[in-house]
Amino acid sequence: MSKTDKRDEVVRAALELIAELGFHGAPMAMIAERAGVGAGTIYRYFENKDVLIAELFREVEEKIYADLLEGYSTKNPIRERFLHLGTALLRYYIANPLEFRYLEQFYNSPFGVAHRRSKLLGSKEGCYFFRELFEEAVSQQVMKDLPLVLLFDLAFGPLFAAARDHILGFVTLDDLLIARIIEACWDGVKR
Amino acid sequence: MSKTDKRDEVVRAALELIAELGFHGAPMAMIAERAGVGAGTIYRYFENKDVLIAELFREVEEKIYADLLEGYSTKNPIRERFLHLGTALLRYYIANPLEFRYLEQFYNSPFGVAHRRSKLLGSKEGCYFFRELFEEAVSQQVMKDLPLVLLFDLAFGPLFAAARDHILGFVTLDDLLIARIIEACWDGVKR
DNA sequence: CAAAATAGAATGAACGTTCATTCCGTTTTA
DNA sequence: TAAAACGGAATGAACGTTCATTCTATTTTG
Repeated sequence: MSKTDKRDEVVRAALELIAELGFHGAPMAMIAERAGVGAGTIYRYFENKDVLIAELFREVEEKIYADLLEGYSTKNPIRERFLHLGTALLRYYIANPLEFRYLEQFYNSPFGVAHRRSKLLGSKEGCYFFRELFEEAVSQQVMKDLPLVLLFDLAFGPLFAAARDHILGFVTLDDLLIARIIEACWDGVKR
Repeated sequence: MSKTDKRDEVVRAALELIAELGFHGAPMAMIAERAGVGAGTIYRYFENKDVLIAELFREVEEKIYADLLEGYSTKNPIRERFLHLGTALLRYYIANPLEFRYLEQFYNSPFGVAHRRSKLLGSKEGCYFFRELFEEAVSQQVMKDLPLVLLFDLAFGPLFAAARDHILGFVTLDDLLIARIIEACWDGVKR
């Protein structure tokens, strides 16, 4: 097994176990076992558990952004762009439930709060295209004139909730329902 | 200090600490100290930590339902009832940030998932008035014809997200913004 | 003064992390 | 080229800490 293989195995195992059991339900020993690796080996690749958690988040976020931007063009009308991003995001979560559950764990932890804070208050690129789209929409009076944060809440709050309900089996989302949910999110933010 | 006083102190301390630090960040010894009580004393009132957590949830939920139903009448028009419940709920969260943060901790844990499952699949009264309102709204074609779960997501997803952002200091919600958020939630679910 | 309640020390399980040791592919030596 | 030496990757037992829970001596109550 090559060097990066082991690292990847650790990341995969951590994603699976933390998504299922939470940060505190997934001890390093368990992650090591699932990865087919000695407990100490993890520390060759990650300084400690916090670093592993943060790095895993970074990788997931990156994957998602790449997926969202496929076929996305700032030349399209605002509503169309919104529907594209929303649909792609919801579809991604449904197709990758482990990653969704991991993100939920992350956001609902001190890591996640700190991450959002640094994202709002300062630099951090990443989801620049969301900000870009929403700011343009507000300035063109296509979206409600509300603080950006609240527009995000209106747009993504339902999306997250619906993804969770699908993944937990409380509802089954097909293409039609997905489209209708994203339309409804649009109804919430549009002027 | 009377018997029930101690119990109440334990509940209060647990609410504060778990809201701030999470279930795992609030050890029983810390809760005992904050309550001004011996560690062992907690076990006179609660069989174990899980029971304390569940009981605390029950009490918070009960308080909220009581608050929401104040001035609520099923005789009012559907939209008005929706705005009443939504506004009252968001106001409650803002006025009681510790309880809100506690609920977040609870919902994002195995407890919360199990709780929702048993609520959807079976008996459990409690928020019957939400279900009642939404079912009536759908049957009268005032709300979108979507599964009840998704309507809840559309209505409360943004509400939760906005409450969180306010409490974390990412935005400051005044009466006007609260009204506009609830209106926007209505835009999301209305036909 | 008997019984219930309380406090906090004691307990044992579980955790993240460390580290002395082993393993193994590569390089050096003769 | 065969054998020896080397170095870094990998290991997992062991450590110190933290936690929920239990135990027990003491205090409070009626």
